[in-house]
Amino acid sequence: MAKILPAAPFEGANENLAATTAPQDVSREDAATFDVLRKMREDILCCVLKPDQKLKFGELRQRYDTSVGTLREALSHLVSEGLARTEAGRGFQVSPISLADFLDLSELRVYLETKTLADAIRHGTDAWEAEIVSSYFLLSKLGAPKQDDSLSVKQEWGKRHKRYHDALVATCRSPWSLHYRSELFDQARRYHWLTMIHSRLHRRNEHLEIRDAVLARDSDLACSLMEQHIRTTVEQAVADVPGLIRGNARVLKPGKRRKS
Amino acid sequence: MAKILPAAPFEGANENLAATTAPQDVSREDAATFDVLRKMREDILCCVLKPDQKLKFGELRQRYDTSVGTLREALSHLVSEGLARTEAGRGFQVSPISLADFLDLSELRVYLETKTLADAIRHGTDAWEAEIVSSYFLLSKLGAPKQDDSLSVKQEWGKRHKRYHDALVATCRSPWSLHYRSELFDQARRYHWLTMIHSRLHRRNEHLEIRDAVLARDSDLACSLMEQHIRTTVEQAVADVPGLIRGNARVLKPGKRRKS
DNA sequence: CGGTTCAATATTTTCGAAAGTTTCGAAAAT
DNA sequence: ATTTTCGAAACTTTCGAAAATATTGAACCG
Repeated sequence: MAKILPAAPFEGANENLAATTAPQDVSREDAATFDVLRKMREDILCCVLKPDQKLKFGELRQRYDTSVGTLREALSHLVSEGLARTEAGRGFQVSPISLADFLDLSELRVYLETKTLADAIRHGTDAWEAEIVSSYFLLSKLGAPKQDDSLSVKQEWGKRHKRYHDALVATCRSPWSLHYRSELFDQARRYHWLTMIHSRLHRRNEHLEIRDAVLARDSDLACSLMEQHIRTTVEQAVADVPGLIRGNARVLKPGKRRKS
Repeated sequence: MAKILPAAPFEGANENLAATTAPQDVSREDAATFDVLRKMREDILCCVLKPDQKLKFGELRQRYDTSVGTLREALSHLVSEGLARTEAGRGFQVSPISLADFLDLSELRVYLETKTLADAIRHGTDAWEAEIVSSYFLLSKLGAPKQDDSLSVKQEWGKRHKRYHDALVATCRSPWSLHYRSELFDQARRYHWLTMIHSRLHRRNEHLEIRDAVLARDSDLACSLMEQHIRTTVEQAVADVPGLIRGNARVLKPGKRRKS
């Protein structure tokens, strides 16, 4: 295969970072429309809206207290992100999950997380280190989520977990890599949620190990740990979540399946 | 850096490909809404709607003959794809372009194009080869676009160019890689458009070389050529498009700049 | 003359209702 | 017993108008 990723790929690659074109991530502190979008995204990531679930405007309108047009805009956004799908004239539904999908997206995550992490370490600042320390503290304070924790505790853990991982790569200079990394991280959250529900496995404190490697600016070790972190999560999910192996995660969706 | 991309990353990675979650690309053969989306995307890629241009509903409504709600849905989609931006209560605009952005996205393209191409070659079929031959034929028949070709000729070349590159990677088994590859390819099209306008440089027939390497199933050579193909285009754009070097492509946007 | 206020204008955002499809089930036909 | 047809109900899609917000420009002070 062609040699890729030389250390200094293009001359002048890091000049002129002001005007970046990469998509807006969490989006602006915008109007009501984006409240709805954020809430829906969160609900999908936490499987409150379950995989394959039909998203009817009637119900959504009640749940998010908004109009059809606004919902449609949010749903359109979610489709681009891969969290929802839509077809012809038959509305929207939450994207399905499957083992194949989890494996595929995890594979790409290994690349993007290590690439962005290495670059972030290369360009790390004091403020970056401070945010890592701070966000790790908040994450560790909560401890690993357990099966019988309340929904809101799990959601809070999800938030802190994301904040910590975002902090690690915050000084990466590649907006596009960061953007896709973030999207895939969110995708993976849906599967992590399953693991949180089912798992009783005890894992080493990987977040701590990564934090220390990163603060020591040991890029190789940090990336290696990050890779393990992702792969271990996959293996754990495969081992622990019975429905995933059959590929359709029936566990989450006892309701009727679409006739094919 | 951590070792990535082993040949067979996860056991069972290629089973169960039926239910994939990756976002819908060109989307369904849907209703009017997606006509508008497709048209707008094409107009942005071909710089008919110029970088930084304000997208006012009044004008768009006339141009695409549709309602505000429909436009809003399409625009929302474009924002996720990174082709448009939006802020608070002040509407939408076409995403800016810059040298830094082009370098960044090209870097990621090198990885994704080579990764998907290698996998596509690994899983190539007769139908795949046939489509490569066919789409290459259509591309070569048109010849390289010249500065004084009409808009529609250039657009047709853009379509065939994309079809050819899509054909190369069509049998890649990673939906997520394919999806992001496609998005980045589109992003690059905006810059290619500039090159098409300004360039008089003569290039080797890289598409032919790639085609033959791919059909010979020579993965290393094909990926290497693909990498050169991308890098050469970048260098050509940097050399030929005067506005890009200053980073804001003023060439394309003589209009007033936003006060900062 | 430079800066601020305020009203007029332009533009975006949100909504509910009309129009168009699909889905479902009962009745008729094979 | 199975398939087909038909019509009603449920749902999605599209639209234009009302409400909210931003921008412009002219008049007014320091």
